[in-house]
Amino acid sequence: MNINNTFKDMLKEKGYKLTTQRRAVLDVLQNHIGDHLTTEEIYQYVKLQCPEIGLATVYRTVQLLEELKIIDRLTFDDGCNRYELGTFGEDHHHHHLICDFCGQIFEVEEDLMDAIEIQVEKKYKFQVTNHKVKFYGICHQCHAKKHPTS
Amino acid sequence: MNINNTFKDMLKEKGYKLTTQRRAVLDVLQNHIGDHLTTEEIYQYVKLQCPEIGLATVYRTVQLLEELKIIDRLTFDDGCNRYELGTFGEDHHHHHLICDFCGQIFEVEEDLMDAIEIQVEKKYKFQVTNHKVKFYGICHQCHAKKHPTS
DNA sequence: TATTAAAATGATTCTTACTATCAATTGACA
DNA sequence: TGTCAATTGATAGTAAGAATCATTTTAATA
Ligand SMILES: [Mn+2]
Ligand SMILES: [Mn+2]
Ligand SMILES: [Zn+2]
Ligand SMILES: [Zn+2]
Repeated sequence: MNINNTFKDMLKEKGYKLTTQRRAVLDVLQNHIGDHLTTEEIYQYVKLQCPEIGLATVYRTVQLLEELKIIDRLTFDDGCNRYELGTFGEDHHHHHLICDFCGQIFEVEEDLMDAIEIQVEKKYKFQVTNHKVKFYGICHQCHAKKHPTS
Repeated sequence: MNINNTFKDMLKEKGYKLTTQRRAVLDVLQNHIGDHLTTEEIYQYVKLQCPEIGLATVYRTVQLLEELKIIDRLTFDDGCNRYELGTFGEDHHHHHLICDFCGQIFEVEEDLMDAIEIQVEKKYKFQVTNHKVKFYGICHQCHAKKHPTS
């Protein structure tokens, strides 16, 4: 399944149109896999290829891409939304580790939530379709700095 | 372990003072267990008992209580922070179910994250001290409305 | 290809959750 | 009770993001 081939179809299905601005924003996200970009950061990158684009359009496009489940919205409690390319069709989400000391963000490749979701669905009769999971703690580097000899 | 008895001690340990405003804000949170109050909502409630309090003080107090791990900060992506009384000492967190259709929030009493955290700690050498977990999906009521006969 | 209606854009203003500032007040300790 | 640092309330300021609207562009049709 390729995002680029179906992007126009996904838009058409909802009555939306494919514009150069929308392509340019999606391109930025595709060229920054592993990053967690703010809307302002996306705006700065997209202006390099599409200098006439307005910030409002980036805000609108990023909301559209989230609605289409092409990208995921994240928040690391710094007051602004961040975005990353979603897994697009796979029911596999990755999680984030947030170091309380250095603020670095690490990716957890594994999902590992299936068993929990089954328990939740059974007990609470709630059909889970998505989840957002953040782990807070101490990263390897920071732990080494605090305990140099261990 | 009682919050009220140790609140003053927890403050003193960090050089903070116990004020009537701080007590009043904590009282509001204690009297609204199960709710997820915004700072503005806390302000409205606390004014009933403490009419002279300023909004800025509520913002400051709520940050202080979070720093002391007495309350937890939540966000349901509506643009403002929400707070609830923490479990205070117990290593037991509850999660939240968010219905995509009616917007209702449900509480998951069980933590269920221990096994996952052990896997994460082992593979990523990241010492997990906290987590925030949200499940999105369809609640029981909304599912019944969409499938009346099943 | 030209026509056309609806959707999208960019510039701008507006909203609002939250922060910073500061003079006045209060709490903890001696 | 007196001292002084911490705290408060009023107010102004900040910034992410939403709303507005005249102009432009897209995609379907002829
Ligand atoms: Mn990520
Ligand atoms: Mn809760
Ligand atoms: Zn670290
Ligand atoms: Zn519902």
